[in-house]
Amino acid sequence: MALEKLDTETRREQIVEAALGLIATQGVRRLSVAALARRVGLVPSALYRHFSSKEEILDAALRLVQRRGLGILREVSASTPNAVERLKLLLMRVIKTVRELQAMPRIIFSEGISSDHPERKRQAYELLKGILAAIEGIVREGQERGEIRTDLDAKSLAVMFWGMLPPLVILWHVSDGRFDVTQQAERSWELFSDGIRAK
Amino acid sequence: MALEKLDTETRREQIVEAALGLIATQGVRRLSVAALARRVGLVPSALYRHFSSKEEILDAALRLVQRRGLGILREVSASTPNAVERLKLLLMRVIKTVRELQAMPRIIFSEGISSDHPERKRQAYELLKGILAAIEGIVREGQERGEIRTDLDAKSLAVMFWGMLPPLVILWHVSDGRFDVTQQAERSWELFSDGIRAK
Amino acid sequence: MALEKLDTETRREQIVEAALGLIATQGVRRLSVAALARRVGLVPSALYRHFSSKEEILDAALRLVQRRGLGILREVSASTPNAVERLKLLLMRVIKTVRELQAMPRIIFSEGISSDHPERKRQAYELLKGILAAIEGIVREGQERGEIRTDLDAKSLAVMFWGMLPPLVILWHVSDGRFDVTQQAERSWELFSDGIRAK
Amino acid sequence: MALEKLDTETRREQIVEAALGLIATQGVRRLSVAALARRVGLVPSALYRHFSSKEEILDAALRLVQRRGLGILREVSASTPNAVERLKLLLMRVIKTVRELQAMPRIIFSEGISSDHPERKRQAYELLKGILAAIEGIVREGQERGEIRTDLDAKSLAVMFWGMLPPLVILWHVSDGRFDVTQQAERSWELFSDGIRAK
DNA sequence: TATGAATGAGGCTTCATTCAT
DNA sequence: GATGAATGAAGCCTCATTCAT
Repeated sequence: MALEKLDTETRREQIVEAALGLIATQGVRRLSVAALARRVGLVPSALYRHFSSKEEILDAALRLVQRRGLGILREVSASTPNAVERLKLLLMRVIKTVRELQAMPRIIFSEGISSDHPERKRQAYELLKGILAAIEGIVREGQERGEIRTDLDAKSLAVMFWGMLPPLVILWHVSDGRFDVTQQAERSWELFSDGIRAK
Repeated sequence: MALEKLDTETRREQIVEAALGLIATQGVRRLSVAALARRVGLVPSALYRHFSSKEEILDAALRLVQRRGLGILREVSASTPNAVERLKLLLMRVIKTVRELQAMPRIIFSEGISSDHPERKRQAYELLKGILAAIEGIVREGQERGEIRTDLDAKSLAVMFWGMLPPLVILWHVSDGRFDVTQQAERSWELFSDGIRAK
Repeated sequence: MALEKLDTETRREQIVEAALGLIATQGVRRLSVAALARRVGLVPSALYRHFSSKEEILDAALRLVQRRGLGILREVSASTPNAVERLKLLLMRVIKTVRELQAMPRIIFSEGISSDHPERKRQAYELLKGILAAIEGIVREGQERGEIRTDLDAKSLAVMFWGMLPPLVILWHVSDGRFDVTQQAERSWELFSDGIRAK
Repeated sequence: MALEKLDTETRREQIVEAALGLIATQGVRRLSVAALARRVGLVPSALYRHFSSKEEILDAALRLVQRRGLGILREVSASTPNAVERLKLLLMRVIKTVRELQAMPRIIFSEGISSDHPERKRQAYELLKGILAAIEGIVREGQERGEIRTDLDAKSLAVMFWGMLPPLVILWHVSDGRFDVTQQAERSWELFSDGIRAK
């Protein structure tokens, strides 16, 4: 059919992208090699030229999510000196990416991924720890600069900040987009920032 | 083996119970008709006398989770007049049940559930709305009794309160229990209650 | 199609029998689950009710060959007191079973069997050793009864006797039956028996 | 990688050589076009410039084995005038080459060779007949020179002589080299030569 | 001459479900 | 009400082969 031959690097990207798309919209369970191939416009066996197994595709997908997440973090980190503002920026930026982020909880909660392969579960845990550490860094900086209360543990604050995200993603997911995530994010942020700002 | 012939009502309960158990411990993916039957001490085909499909079993399971969740809410509601204390109680009670509740995020994020059958997704959304409404009720009561700030929207506060749970469940799930959920819950609660308490 | 439902024991026998048939006529490589199923009149997946994998089927087939081989040995052992005659009987009896015996070298030389699974190779070796031991027993008896030269090692004689078989099987196999196995067997036997008979 | 472009004749030899090597060490089943290409330092599709199919490669390999076998025969024929000694030489020479010869039984018994293509089976039969004829020649010469009994059919003796080989190869193969082939060969030879030598 | 992407047939296996007993 | 055999769809993967470059 679409006999266009693309080089492996391009195909790998296409495939991983397609995988994330499928996971986000249909769930990991629907991520069959056949569906994936169809989406890329190839025949199933053709995927095996570019990845040695479905496993490997999932690995790559998880790594991509990881890279993108850390990319956002870095990008935001470089934006403004004010730590509190940076956190808000981060929150809003993430909200805007919910669609893609949906893949993450699905990968994490998906069985046949986390239960079958503790490897991947650990990988997800590492990713999460990395994210929390980055947030903690911002918080700590804010504390040093006198913008954030110092009587609160930076680590716990990081968890709390990150903790604003999952419920938003869930609500968005479960309501099929009917829930106004941005508004709720702003309200949550108000309460949170009020609570942590140094008086 | 278990030649005992039980009436359908009893069997249905057994089966749904077993389904929830399997989901909580192994994940939705592992919920095969075979595994389910084994757990109940029957043969796969026997389940079809009591349910017409696996789908129907999942439906029933979701409804049971629903009933139980609301049960907890009602129970807590009756415990103490102080709304803030009631919320804390609710939080801690839920934390203690994480193991059991794990079934919930798994069901919600599980594919073959949400995407295949919008029906079930809507059902999950209804459940969530019910929970949020109940929490909102407590919040509103607290506001009326002067225990909770009235300058904050009760609905948003409810979402925020509920929002403390998902991250805890995720951390617990992803860290394989290594993460100290209770401690983090207490810290989150401190910040949250500080923020909402009327001054 | 052939909706006849047979019990597992019957089916297992049918399947193993079919497997041996396929191996003998087409070779191990042609022993696909599909071909096997077709031959038994079932659908491929149906085989998995009776065996948990193709491996298991091959194991069972090998064991059957083993049982039959030892069966022949026992049967012959009980036939006549004269050891030399018993050997001749054994030889002729085996010749008559070449068709079935073809399965054996094929299983032994088949890769994907012997190389992939040293387990099965060892099993084949054990079988062979068992056969050689049984023949050795007959030889030794013949020596005690003064029918067979005692200046020759019983073990080596056993190997030599058994050694008459493989070439016959090969010739029969490779010539597609055009080679007169029985005649050659008789000539080989003449030379062999002449050589071992006590003078 | 191996960008070296060699002419077809050289490549054909390399490829056939590699095929025989793979068959001897891994078996016919492992003779995938991919493995073959890897061994030659090429890419699978490149093989198709030199052979039109895997079949053709196998054909060529079989022919090579044939040439080599007959080579050994010729070589031995030229060694000593005494026919009986020549046979012993032949036997021992072959034993020493078992490792290499393993390719032969594997090819002969391999499915996807004999059953798929009667062509190849016949080819193997021809090869065998050639070998038997050569041996028969030696035997006949020995009879003429008075070294070998003349009351035995030369053809049958040839088959018997050749018949010493398969069991040795089988035992060697199946025992993974643990069986002392040379010793058994010597014992078989003793019996055989004793039996045929003119008195 | 050699490469590397793509294909299509075929191979093993799992699983929800049906049906006769 | 329960069993156990059978089905069919679907899933992952391997491999010989073709074709454009």
